[in-house]
Order: sequence, then C-alpha cells, then structure tokens
Amino acid sequence: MGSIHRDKHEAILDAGYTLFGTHGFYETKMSDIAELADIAKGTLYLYFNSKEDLFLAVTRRDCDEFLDRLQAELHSLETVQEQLECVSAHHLEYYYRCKQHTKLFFMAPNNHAELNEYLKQFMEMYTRMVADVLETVSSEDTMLFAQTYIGMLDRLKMDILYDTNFNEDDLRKRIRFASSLFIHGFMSAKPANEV
Amino acid sequence: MGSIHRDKHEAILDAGYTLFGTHGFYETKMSDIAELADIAKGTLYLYFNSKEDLFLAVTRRDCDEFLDRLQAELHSLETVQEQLECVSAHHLEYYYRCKQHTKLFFMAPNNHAELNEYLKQFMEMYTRMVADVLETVSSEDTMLFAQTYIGMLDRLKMDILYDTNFNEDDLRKRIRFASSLFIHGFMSAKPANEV
Amino acid sequence: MGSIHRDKHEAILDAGYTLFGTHGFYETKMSDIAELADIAKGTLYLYFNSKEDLFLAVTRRDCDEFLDRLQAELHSLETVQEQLECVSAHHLEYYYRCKQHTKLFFMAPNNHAELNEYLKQFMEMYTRMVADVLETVSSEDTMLFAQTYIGMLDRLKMDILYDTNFNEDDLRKRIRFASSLFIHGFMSAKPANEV
Amino acid sequence: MGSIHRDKHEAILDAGYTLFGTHGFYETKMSDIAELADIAKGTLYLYFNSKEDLFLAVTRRDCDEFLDRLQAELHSLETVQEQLECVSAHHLEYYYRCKQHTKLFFMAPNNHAELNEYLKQFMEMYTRMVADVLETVSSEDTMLFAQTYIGMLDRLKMDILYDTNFNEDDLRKRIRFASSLFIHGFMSAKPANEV
DNA sequence: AATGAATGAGAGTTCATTCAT
DNA sequence: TATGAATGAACTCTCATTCAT
Repeated sequence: MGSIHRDKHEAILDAGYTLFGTHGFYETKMSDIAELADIAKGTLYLYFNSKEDLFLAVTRRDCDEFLDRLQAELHSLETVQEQLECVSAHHLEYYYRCKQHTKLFFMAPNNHAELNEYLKQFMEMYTRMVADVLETVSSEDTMLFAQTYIGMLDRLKMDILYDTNFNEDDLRKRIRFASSLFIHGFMSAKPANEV
Repeated sequence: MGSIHRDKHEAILDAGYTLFGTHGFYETKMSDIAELADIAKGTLYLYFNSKEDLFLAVTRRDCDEFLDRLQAELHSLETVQEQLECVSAHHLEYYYRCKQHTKLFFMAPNNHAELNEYLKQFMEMYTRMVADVLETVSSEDTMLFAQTYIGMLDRLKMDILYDTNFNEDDLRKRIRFASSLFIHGFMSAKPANEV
Repeated sequence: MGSIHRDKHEAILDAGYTLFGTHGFYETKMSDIAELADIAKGTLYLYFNSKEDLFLAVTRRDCDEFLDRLQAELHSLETVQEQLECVSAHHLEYYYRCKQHTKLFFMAPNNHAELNEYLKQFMEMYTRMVADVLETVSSEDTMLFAQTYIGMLDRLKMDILYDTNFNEDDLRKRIRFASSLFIHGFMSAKPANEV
Repeated sequence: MGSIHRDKHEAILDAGYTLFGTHGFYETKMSDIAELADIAKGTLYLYFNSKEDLFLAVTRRDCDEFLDRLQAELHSLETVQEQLECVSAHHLEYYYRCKQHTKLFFMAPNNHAELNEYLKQFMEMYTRMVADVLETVSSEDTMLFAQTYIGMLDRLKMDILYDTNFNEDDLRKRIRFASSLFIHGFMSAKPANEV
C-alpha cells in the first residue's frame, strides 16, 4: 500500500516536472498533470494540497537532487581547479540534460512564501557549497565569489537552451571556459578553445 | 490632441511597468492597470491590442532605455577597465533603482513569439555592446566573455533584490568587485573591499 | 452515472431550446441557460464546447425529431393526397405546438460552418421526403415542387406565430387549404372553407 | 446644407444596407458602418438614435421600394396570369439582384417593437397587393391565397441564395414555374421547363 | 454639424478545487 | 483510496453610446 502510494506520488511529481518544466506554472493545468500521471484529477489533491504545493514539491525534488549529486562529486576531488570545473560541469550538464524543462525556474508562481523561502535556501546552500571549495585558497568574500561563479555558469546555460545547434563539444568548451575565466580572469585568459 | 494621447499612452505604460514589475504578468489584471492609470478598462484596448502586447511594450520601453543609456555612458570612457566597471555599475544600479519591478523579467508570459523574439534581440545587443568593449583587448571569443560577464552581474543583483538591508555601500563594493574579478580572476584577486 | 449524465445533457438542451427559441441566439446568455437548467455556468462547458455548439445541438435534436416523425407518419398512408395533407399537418402543427420557440430558425448564429451545413442537409432531407411522395405521380421536377410546397406551408405558419387569436379551427382549415391549393391550383380551387 | 444632410443620411443607409445585409444585425458593428460611410462614429448618432433604429430605417427603405416598384409594375398589366407572373418575377429578381444582402431579413434584431410592427405591416401590404390581383377572379380567402403564393416564392429564393451555379435561365424557369403551379396546381401541371 | 477618444456594463469561457459516490 | 462531475469566481476583451471639443 505504502509503495503504491509512493509510486503515485512519484508519478505526479514526474508529470509535474515535465509539464511545469515545459510550459511554466501558469500555463500548466492540473488536469493535464493528472492525465499525464494517469490518475484522476481529484487524486492529485490527496497527495498535494494545491497547485502551488505541487510546484514546490517538484522544485524541491529537482533542486535537492542537484545539490546532493554535486556534494557527492566534489568529495572525490582534491584541487580547487578540479572542484571548480566539477561545479561548472555539473551546472551546465544539468541544463544540457534537461533543456526542455527550464520553465521550472522562469515561470514559478508569484507570492508563494514557502516556495520563495525554499528557493532562497537552495541558492544559499548551492553558494555555500561553492564557497567551501574556495575557502581552501582564500577566506575573504568567498560567498560573493561563489555567487558570481554561479552567475557566470547560469548565463552560459542560455546558449544551451536557445541555440538549437548546441552540441556536446560546445558544452565541454564552456565548462572549461567558465572555470578558467573565473580562476585567471579575462586579462590573462587564453582563448577559450585553447584552454 | 497628440500630446494627450501620448500622455495616456505613457500613463498606461507606467502603470503596467509598476504592476507587471511587482506582481508579474499573470498576477496582474488589466483592470488593475486601468485603475492605476486612472482610465477605463476599455481605454486600455484603444492603446494596446491585448495584455500581451501591453507587456511587450512595457518591456521594450524599459530595455531600450537600458541599452541607450549604457551606450551613451560607454562612449565617454576610454580604458577597458573603466568601461567594464561602467557596465557593472549600470547593470547593478538599474536593479538598485527599481528593486521592486523585477518581476518584469521573471514572470513574462509564455509562448508570446514577439516577446521572445524581442528579449533575444535585447540580450544579443547587450552582449554585443560588452563584447565591443572587450574587442579592443582581444578578438577571441568576445561574445562568450561578454555573456559571462553579464551573467556575473545578473547574479549579483540577487542580493539587491532579496537582502532588505542592502545599502549603497554594498552596491559600490559589488560594482568594483565584479569588474575586478572578471579582469583578474579569482586567483589573483585581492579581497573585495581592498580593490 | 450515464443516466445522470444523460439527464443533465437533456436538461441543458431543453433549457437551450426554450431560451434560444424565445429570444434567439444572440439575445440568450449562457448564464440564463445554466440557470434555467439549474446547473452552474461552468457545467455547460462539460457538455458543450461553446455557445455555438450548444445551439447546433439544440437545433439538431429538434430538426431530427421533426423528420423522424414525418417519416413515420408518411409510411402509414397511401394516396398522394393523404400524404401531402400529412406533410401539411405535420409542418403547421409543429409550429402550432411550439409557437414560442420560433426564434430557433430566425436568429441563428452567423458564420458557423457546421450549423449552416446541418441546416442545408436538413432542408435537403425534408425536401426529398416530400419529393418522394410526388414521385409516385410524376417524376419531373419533383424537388422543385416539393420545395415550393414547403414554402407555402412555411408562410402559413406566420399567422400561427403572430395572430394571437389563432385557434385549432384556423389550423385545420389551413392544413387542408395548403394541400388542396398545391394539388389543384388557384383557378380550380374551391374556397378554403369548403374544401 | 439640407442636401449634404440628405447625402450623408443616404450614405449611412447604403453602408448599413451593405453590412447588415451581408453579416446580419448582430455581427455588424456601428464602427464598421461609419467607416464604410466614410464618416465618424459619433456622426451616426446625429442621424439615427440607435443601432436598432438604423436597422429599421435600412429595412424600411428597402421594403418600401420593393412595394412601390411592384405596385407600379402591376398597374400596367391586365390579366391575372400576367400579374401573378409579375409578382413572381419581382420577388425572385429582387433576390437575384442582391444575393449577398439577404441577412437583412434573417438576422434582424429581436424584441424591437417598432421593427416588428413595420415588418408586419410590410407583409400585410405585400399580401394585400397580391390579394387584390386575385380578387378579380374570386373574392374568397384571397388573403390566404396571396400569402401562400408569397410563401412559394420565398422558398424558391433559397436556390438563388445557396446554389452558386444558379443562373439567369434557372431564374426565368422558376418565375414561370411558380405562377403556373399556383394557378393550375401540381396535378395539372406540366413539367416546369415546358411551361 | 462633425468628431473620435473615452466609457463600462456585460459577454463567453477557464480551471483550481470540492465532495458525493 | 480514488474518482470525475460539478462548481463559480475571476478573467480578458467588445462595442454601442456619449460628450467635450
């Protein structure tokens, strides 16, 4: 029974992830989610109290996994360079893997306190994870550096999302480009494809 | 006659800017915009064909001005350092000035072809403007570098938006921090408050 | 379950028949139909996709029944005279029974392809039914004769609709009058009340 | 001044005739009529009090002319046969001339007392005109005969309106067909194309 | 007499949510 | 636990009419 419950719970989250991700919060109907999850509309409300709650749960599952995996990958690495490139790879590969689900962050519902709170926490944890990497080198302003690094990565995802010809080579180039630029700066940077 | 028409047009754009900016596209009602602009609901439709069109016009006015001002400011500067810091200042000060209107970008309507097209163009023009600055130093991958720089800045705006204690000093610090980090990289960076 | 569904479906059609019939398509509000059918406004849209579709369904039910009954009645008769009088009676009695619902044909929505198509088919089937009766006597231009006969009948309904003193005797008189005139023509016609 | 006034008055009626006739009352916008008449929207209301009034005026002009012309044509004829064929020709040629304006009668506004009153009067005058023709032969039930004749004609117009291949020959055939059928009846009728 | 910008009541339709089964 | 028919508040947009110019 409990496992049937878990299965349905997951099925709803999967459907929500797909639809919220591709059409955004407002353009996704609860009935569509129910249909894709192959359950009745009313059943959704046995598992989630509202559309907002479901969206939060979808976001949470996705973001938590993002952080867990990053944490695990970082543990096995030693140098700051390696670790920063790991962050870069993790961030960009995430978007490369799920190009089509990016409305999840763009089109979130407004004014949902709990969601805003969660997203804030997520960003803080993500930033702290990167800051911890930097801490081994310098202890000043690591949160600010970390934040900025994440910003760089987040912009580079744009090509992934909008450039339809974007391929694996472009991906690898950007992964190295970002960590290198962050570490050495623009002035000392070699052109991206030589890095 | 024409000036009354222009006034009302502007009043609607102002009201739209305020409400779309604070509540996002979907959570803003046309009737609220009409009320804030102090006109009748029907009058909105004499000036704009639809809610989407109004949103596009609001966005356009805001973004065009952003680029025009940046262009003008860049012209009067000479070194790359100065110019990059100018970009940094322009970007962050924009958000500092209008903290409360940031939903304009977050919560845009989905699937509005013309809007998507415009935003793409905006980003390309913004990126190219920054790339042109970098071109005086290196001609390799300038679009990629420019994009990344903008990404850094865009993430730094987050503190502005969510940290309620954020003050003018924090602003100035981040402006210098961003350009310095971009130019010299993390490894050679001095702590931010010494830059 | 299905029968509750059928009941509600019928209730909506009944309400639509009454209101469209008395006020016409444009002067009837979906909310009025919902109210008369004793359901919520939104429920209408579970059964019909749009106001136009509902109107079409109402029309269809009414016209189909009209033809089915006529068909059945004609089968039991033998002479052309009897059959033509049966058509006459059927046509005029229909209007006599539902004087108040005649806006159904007058005030249909414009430009609804499916509705126009249906009405065209209805007229063709009605005409063919009458033409088949005539065919036993002559095979020339039966469709044209049939059409004309229906035209005569359709004009005679006007008194029914607008003459408030119109009674059953007037009805019977016109039923015989029409078939007799059609068969023998004006020149050889005896005065209507002697037929 | 007066003639300018008359010109504009006529221009509005012409535009109304065209648009009401092609799209019906409800699907025609006052603004479209103004545009077609080449005047401002507000000006319409200097000449007509409301959309309904304008529709009534358009109808009135059209119907009055219809009767006036018929009256004139009938005067020059002598035998009942000729006169009835004249009615037939007048009725069908009217529709043949203005196929595209037939929404004028189909899609009239509901519940406009004055319009309903006028249409009733129109029908009565039309019927009486035909009844007067019949009176020279028989004095019984002439109104009923007249009404029925008009009904025949009105149905025959349908082919004109919906059969896109309908040509002048078809028209002439129906004109003779109708009067002949009315006079001699179906039983003694010769096939239409031999009449 | 002529204008056309402004009005605002009111329409059809949607969809998150409920609840009897 | 699961259903899905039913709900009704809330939305965007229309258009006949007005009135200051």
